[in-house]
Amino acid sequence: MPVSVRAPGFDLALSLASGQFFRWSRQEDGSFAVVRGPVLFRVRQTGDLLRAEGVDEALLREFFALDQDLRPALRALRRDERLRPALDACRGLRILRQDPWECVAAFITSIASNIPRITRNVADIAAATGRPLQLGGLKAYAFPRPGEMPEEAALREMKLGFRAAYLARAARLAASGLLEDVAHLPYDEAKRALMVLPGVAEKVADCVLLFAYGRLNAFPVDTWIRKTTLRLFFPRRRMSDRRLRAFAAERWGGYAGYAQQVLYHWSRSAPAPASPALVRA
DNA sequence: GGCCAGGTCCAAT
DNA sequence: ATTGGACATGGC
Repeated sequence: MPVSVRAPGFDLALSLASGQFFRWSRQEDGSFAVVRGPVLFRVRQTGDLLRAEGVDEALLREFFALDQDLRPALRALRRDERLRPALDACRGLRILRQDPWECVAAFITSIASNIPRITRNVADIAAATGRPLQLGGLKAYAFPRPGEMPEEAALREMKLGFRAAYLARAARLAASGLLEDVAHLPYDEAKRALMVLPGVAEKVADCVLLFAYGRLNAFPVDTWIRKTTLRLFFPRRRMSDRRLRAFAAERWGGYAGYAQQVLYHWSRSAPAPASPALVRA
């Protein structure tokens, strides 16, 4: 049965395409096919209305975090003039709430990779091991649970490269309920708990806390954020990732993660600043 | 063809 | 605590 949910100020396409989530595809009719855990659904946005089939209203609200009021975050972040261009470029962006294990797996896969390749790797793993899902004419595969993951050798055949060993070992550890505990822990402890997993250090742990557990304070520092944040706030200076995270926490507090995501998307979509060579010419 | 990609791990300062 | 190199693969 189709469900309709009001989602004022939400941009579905932007939120899906902003690099936080890899299990979606745009259909010819303009709707989006989404796989979230064991659920394949179709969703489209018309104005403030979200219409979906294959999913109940509760999961739709949960996944798109529709019950989370972002206005306090946006109000606070907009006071930062240097963040405004990025915020303006990302109106309607929401941080999704992914399945924790899939998010861990996707961001282990993301190490020194890129979005098209991550998307392909994750789809390959699902197609090789996951249960088939169907919705009308739509077909997809669920991503395997930790206990169902392929062995390292199989992951290597899927071109996961050196990430294969991390992922296979992380799956074994995650099979024992570690990820359920994380939900109840305060940020620092939750992060330490995640970092027990091979392939999960500061950056991946922050991605998981932000994109799966809704911790809007988590500030993942990747190469793009490093470059963009330094350019905006500390031109001609170098800084460790640790200090960068401390800076973000102090400047943006509990909303640093939202700032991170708009900076990430904005820096990748905006034209790069002219290089010195071009300026000279 | 070398450099870099939503890094992590390990060893050596 | 910080730093350098190895680690697979692919795109430009």
